Amino acid sequence: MTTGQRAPARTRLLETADRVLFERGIRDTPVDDLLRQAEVSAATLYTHFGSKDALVAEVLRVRLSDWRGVWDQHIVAADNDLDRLLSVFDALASYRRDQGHPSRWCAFLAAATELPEAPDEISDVLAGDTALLADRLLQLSRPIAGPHAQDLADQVLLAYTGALAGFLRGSPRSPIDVGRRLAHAAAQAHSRD
Amino acid sequence: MTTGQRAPARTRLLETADRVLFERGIRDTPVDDLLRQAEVSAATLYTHFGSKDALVAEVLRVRLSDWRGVWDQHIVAADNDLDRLLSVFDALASYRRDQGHPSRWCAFLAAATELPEAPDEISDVLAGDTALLADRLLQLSRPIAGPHAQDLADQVLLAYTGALAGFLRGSPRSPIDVGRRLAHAAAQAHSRD
DNA sequence: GTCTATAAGCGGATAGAC
DNA sequence: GTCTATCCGCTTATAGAC
Repeated sequence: MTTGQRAPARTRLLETADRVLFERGIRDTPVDDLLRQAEVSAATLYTHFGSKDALVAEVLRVRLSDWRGVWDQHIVAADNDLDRLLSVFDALASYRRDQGHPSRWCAFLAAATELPEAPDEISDVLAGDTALLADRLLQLSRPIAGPHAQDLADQVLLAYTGALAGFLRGSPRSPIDVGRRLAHAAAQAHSRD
Repeated sequence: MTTGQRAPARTRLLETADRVLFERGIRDTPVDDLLRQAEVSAATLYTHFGSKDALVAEVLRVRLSDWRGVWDQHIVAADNDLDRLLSVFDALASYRRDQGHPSRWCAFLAAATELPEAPDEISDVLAGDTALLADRLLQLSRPIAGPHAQDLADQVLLAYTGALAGFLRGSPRSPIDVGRRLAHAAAQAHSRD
């Protein structure tokens, strides 16, 4: 379905930014490099977004939206309570596989570390991701852990966050698998209550 | 035992850097701010260390050494196999309590994120931390999980890393407690084999 | 001899003007 | 779409104080 038509400048810029920013590092990627790779002029960037920070924020919002969609699908596809809870790990594996350019670890957490004094527009996305995770994991924990659902949800969130940070650390070898097993052990412990 | 004597410039610089770099962010802290806060001249920094990167590297090496010492003490103090394995969490809580200025999350992982193209001198410290964790956790897992020690060690490392990243995410509320319980559940699952 | 104060060079990055 | 003003951060040079 390649039409030969070139995507509009705004789209090219967003896609380039998403591909480069989280591989090379947000701060380490000069705007000029993005412009050159996207074949877009500086004026275009500042008309459409206003600043590098605003571009970063928009890229992050798109990521969050995509991620939510992928997770949605995996929740629907799961056919029992345990698999629904653990589907966050399958969704993560799927999300990383689908984008040809896996980021070094997590775009939201990386932004929080690299841009500690960034405008709220940016930190809000991490907050949104965290809220999404916390809310859903709590719901999905109820059928398994009942009154201890919050406890289980906290543990699964931590295992998920650990899997992401495991990529940054470079250990263990397959962070998503290990995180999933860890969350599984936590769920088992809670279903024996 | 305060003598009124001022610590030497090199020491003041190291202490200031350790306090500020991981609170405000490594890249977001200009050298000038460190100099002003440490009441040290620029010439002193560059004669003692040679560059900002080299100063960062030295601060990280000191941190790794301190952290190893704290963990040592907690391993010795533990009086059974399970507590020895989980002592990494108690050591982390203790380490963070002892430094008056808890960093936002983990200095080594933050450096890896903020300085992706940093000299080996810097990335080596994260590698050293990871090797320390992986080696020790494997040893401490053997008495509990026997042939599955590597599996358990991977999971505890991931829970530990997740606790650190949990501070960055701001959730769950008490990452170290949650991480410890998670590792506990993993150990229990392995001791039932 | 160690440290301070000051200033300036220099590359690089953002942002906006033309 | 190009080009450039402006700023900022790291580093070094100079000269002097304790």
